[in-house]
Amino acid sequence: MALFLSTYVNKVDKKGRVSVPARFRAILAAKGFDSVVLLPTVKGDAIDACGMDVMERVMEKIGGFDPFSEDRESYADALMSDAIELPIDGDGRIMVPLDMLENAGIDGQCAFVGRGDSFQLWQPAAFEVRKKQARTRAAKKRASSSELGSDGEGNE
Amino acid sequence: MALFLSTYVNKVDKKGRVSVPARFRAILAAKGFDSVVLLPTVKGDAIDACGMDVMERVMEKIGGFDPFSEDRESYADALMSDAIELPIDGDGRIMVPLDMLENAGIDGQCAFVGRGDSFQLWQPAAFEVRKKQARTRAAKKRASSSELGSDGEGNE
DNA sequence: TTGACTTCCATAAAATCCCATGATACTCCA
DNA sequence: TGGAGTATCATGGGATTTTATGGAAGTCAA
Repeated sequence: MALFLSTYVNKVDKKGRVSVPARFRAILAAKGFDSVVLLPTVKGDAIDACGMDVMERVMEKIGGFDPFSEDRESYADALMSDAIELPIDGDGRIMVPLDMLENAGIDGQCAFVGRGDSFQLWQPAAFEVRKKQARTRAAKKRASSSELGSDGEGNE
Repeated sequence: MALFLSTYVNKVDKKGRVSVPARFRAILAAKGFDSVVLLPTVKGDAIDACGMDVMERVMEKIGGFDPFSEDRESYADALMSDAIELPIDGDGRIMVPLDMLENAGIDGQCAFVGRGDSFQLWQPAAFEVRKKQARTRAAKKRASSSELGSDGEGNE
């Protein structure tokens, strides 16, 4: 399965349109989608994005029991009610609702950040900050578990 | 499965294109890939390279998690957002982004260094230096461990 | 008819494809 | 065994296509 990798920064124009990176579009298209699902991150500092398949998977896993029960996972409800499905237009762009952009502090520039099976939209500077923190944490972990390639190469 | 072995030095042309050594290409092709995944090394002095299978393995490990949860492994996020998948063109070349090359100090010449199930891209001179250091360290280690016995790991 | 949204078109930059070349290795047959 | 012919490879340069992005025209509902 193709993965959403890398980070692309695209422009948000006056009308609120943003080009979805061609790579990401291709992955979505390969899954048969011509739309993106967006929803605010839990923390609210960015926007999660994925294809409809991910939403379906989440639904099955955490919320799919009895659709009318009172005990239904409220988390799932929150996800589903906050999420929006945006069509990708003929030029590969989406129109992100203004309030969603504002919540994430996105304005002018928008970073599309790959996360494997999904991706996120960030205000570029905010993402840099976040990345630095994540990297520090990751470096420690990677040093010990060494995911890439070789065994404990102790790759300084 | 075939391993990435040996070191090849190829030219980076004006357009930023580099030929992936034919041997390495053949290995990737045997795994069914027509692309390479690149990501900066932890230290940042080189570029790690592998097939998509390695990334998928990482993804599988965290695949069970809710994609929108905060507990998701942050190191995986760092990998996914920094990694890029480069298609190998009809002539066996890839186009490495300029900033990645600069980070690794690569310019003009690029060394492809086999590491078994992955490989790395280095600025040739920098790789020589590193190789020398690695050897020195290894020698020291051997010396000290023969003096002190097997537990005297020491530090390097 | 106004405003919001969608489709369509235009363009510049960038990525990709295509072909040519020189160099090296490899084959095969006299 | 030697040497001409043949593949493979790395590399250069152009031609073509894709992408991101801007703007205009068309659509629909209030």
